[in-house]
Amino acid sequence: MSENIRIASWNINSVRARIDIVERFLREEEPDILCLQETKVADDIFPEGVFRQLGYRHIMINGQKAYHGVATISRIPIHNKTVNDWQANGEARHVAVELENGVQLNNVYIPAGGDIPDRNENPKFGQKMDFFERMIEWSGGVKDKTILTGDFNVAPLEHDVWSHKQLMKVVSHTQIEIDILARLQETSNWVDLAREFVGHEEKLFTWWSYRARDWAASDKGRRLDHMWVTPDLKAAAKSHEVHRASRGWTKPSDHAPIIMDFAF
DNA sequence: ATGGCTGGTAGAACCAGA
Repeated sequence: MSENIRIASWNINSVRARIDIVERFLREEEPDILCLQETKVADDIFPEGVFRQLGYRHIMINGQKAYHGVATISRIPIHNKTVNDWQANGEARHVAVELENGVQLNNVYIPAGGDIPDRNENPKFGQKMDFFERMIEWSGGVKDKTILTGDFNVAPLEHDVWSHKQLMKVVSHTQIEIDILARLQETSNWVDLAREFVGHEEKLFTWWSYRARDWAASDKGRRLDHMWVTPDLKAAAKSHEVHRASRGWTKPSDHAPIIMDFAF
């Protein structure tokens, strides 16, 4: 007997400003678990009531005032919340929970890294690299039954960006970031689930800038949001979707949710 | 046309996102 579990991940760019479309997404797509990034709210004023009313009574948050912040919201039981400070500066960028089937679910918001892809000129880029180094150390100890999802802020493949040529020197698609993400992926043979369902030659994006006059028409996106699993879970992933429609809703996030259906 | 916008916080000719 298998257990069907739908897990979604969404950089929401303020959970309070976006509460109406979060609610719409939960009603329409009915994920069992929603991993949010950039909640931008301190834990004591997180809008838990909205989620509880919708049946999502299991809420594990790691937030802070104004910036960053992650939350894992579930309508099935989750346990054993843990938090890693891969930024080593107290910023709220990770929360992990355990499902009742033993699967470990890691929700992460990797730093954007600023504009210049050079740690000497831009300390934020160095912080992003250091964040990856600490994740690689952690990943080396990951055995199996583990999911790693969230906003990775790296679009590694040529067709993860609208123009590989024009973005090669733009933070999120530089070779140094692609290389360090590959090192992370190799440490536990992580499987990039979206690309198990969508061929590498097909464009696939999860983020579109707010500044485009018509984001859908210009379609200058990047695939910054990911869901990776340890190899033992690869066969449990049954279908995948980038929920592009919600990028077009009123007052959208600049990221679209990613949705994965598992049969464990 | 990769910044043209957006949110949070302060009360900005701000900061940050990516």
